[in-house]
Amino acid sequence: MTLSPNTFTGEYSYSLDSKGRVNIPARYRQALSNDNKNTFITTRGQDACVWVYPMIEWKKIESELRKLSSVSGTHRTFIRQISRSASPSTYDKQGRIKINPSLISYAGLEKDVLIVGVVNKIEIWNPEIEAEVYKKNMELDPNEFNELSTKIVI
Amino acid sequence: MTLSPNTFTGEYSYSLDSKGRVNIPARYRQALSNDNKNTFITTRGQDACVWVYPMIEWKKIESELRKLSSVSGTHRTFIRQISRSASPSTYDKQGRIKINPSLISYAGLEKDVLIVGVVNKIEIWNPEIEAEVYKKNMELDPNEFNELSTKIVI
DNA sequence: TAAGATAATGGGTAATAGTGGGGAATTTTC
DNA sequence: GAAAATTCCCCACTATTACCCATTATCTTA
Repeated sequence: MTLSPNTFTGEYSYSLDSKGRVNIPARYRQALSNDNKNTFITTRGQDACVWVYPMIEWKKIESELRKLSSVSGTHRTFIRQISRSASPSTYDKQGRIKINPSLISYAGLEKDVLIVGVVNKIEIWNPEIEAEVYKKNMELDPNEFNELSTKIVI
Repeated sequence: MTLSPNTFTGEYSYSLDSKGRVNIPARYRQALSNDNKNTFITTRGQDACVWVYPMIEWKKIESELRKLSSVSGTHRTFIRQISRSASPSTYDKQGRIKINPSLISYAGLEKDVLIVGVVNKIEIWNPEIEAEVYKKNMELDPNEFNELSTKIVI
C-alpha cells in the first residue's frame, strides 16, 4: 500500500556495498510516479546526509536555478554549490542507486546506512551521525519547535 | 539517465592533455540536444574559470547582447568581456574539446581540472583555485545565501 | 508454520568512457 | 614554394560503469 505519489515516510536500515550502491526501499520505488522514469537525483543534504529527490521534484529546483542570473556573484556561487553535488541515478534491476564517492564522504557513510523518508525526499545517513544530530537538535531548539507549531498542525 | 536537455549537474575530475584538450563528461554530451551539432562555445568565466556553453544556449546570450545595446553600464561590459573571448569547439570522436591557450592561462589550468555542471553551462577550473574561491565565498554571503535557499531548495 | 513470492545483497563480465599519442592534412611563416 | 607548425582524425590501451545472474534474507498467505 502506498500513500500519495512521490511521498516517502518511514525508516529503513540498509547497506552501502563496495561499489557505492544502496537499495531504495521497495515501498519508495512503488511510490515513485511513472514520469520519474525510475530516476532519483542524489545531492548534498543541509545536514550531514545525502538527499535523494524524485527526478521531477528536482526539476522544479533546477528551473528555479535557471531564473537566477550569472551576473550576480552570489547567484553564481549559489547555483554552483547546489548543482555540483547533484547527479541523476536510475535504479538498477535490483532497485539500487549509485552514490558518488564525494557524497559518501560528505555524509560520512559506511557499510550500514539509515534511510529516512522525509515526505518529498529521502535522506541517507550514517546512523551514528544521525543519532548525534538528533540528540543535539532535541537539546537546542525547543523555541523553534514552538514556532513550528503555529505553522503546522499534526 | 539525463535530466532536461542542455542542463548540466554534478562535478568531475578530469585532465587537460598536452594538446590542450579536455574530455566533456559522457553524461553532459548525452544531455546536449541535437541542434547543437556536438558543438560547445568556450569563453572566459566571470570567476577564474572557463565557461562552456552549448552552442544554442550561447546564441541566446548573443541575442541578449543585442537587446542590451542601449542599456548602460555593467551588463554591457559583462557581456562584452565574455563575448570577445568566445570560440566554438566541436568535440572529437573521443568526446574532447579544445581549449584556447589564452583561456587556459586565464583560468590557470594545469593537468588536473575540475569540471562543474552549473545548470545552463559547464565550468572548467583549476581545482586549487576553485577551493580558494569557494572558501572566500563561504565567508562572504551567508545571509543572501540563506535567503536564496529558503526560496528555492525544497 | 510451511511454501511461495518478494526483496536485499554480492559479485562477474561485457560494454562504455577516459587518456595518450601517432600521423595525415591543412595552415602559417619565411 | 618549401619548411615548420598546428590542427584534426584515428587507433590503442586502461579504467570505470552498467548490466546481469546467483544467492540469501524477509515477508506473505494459506
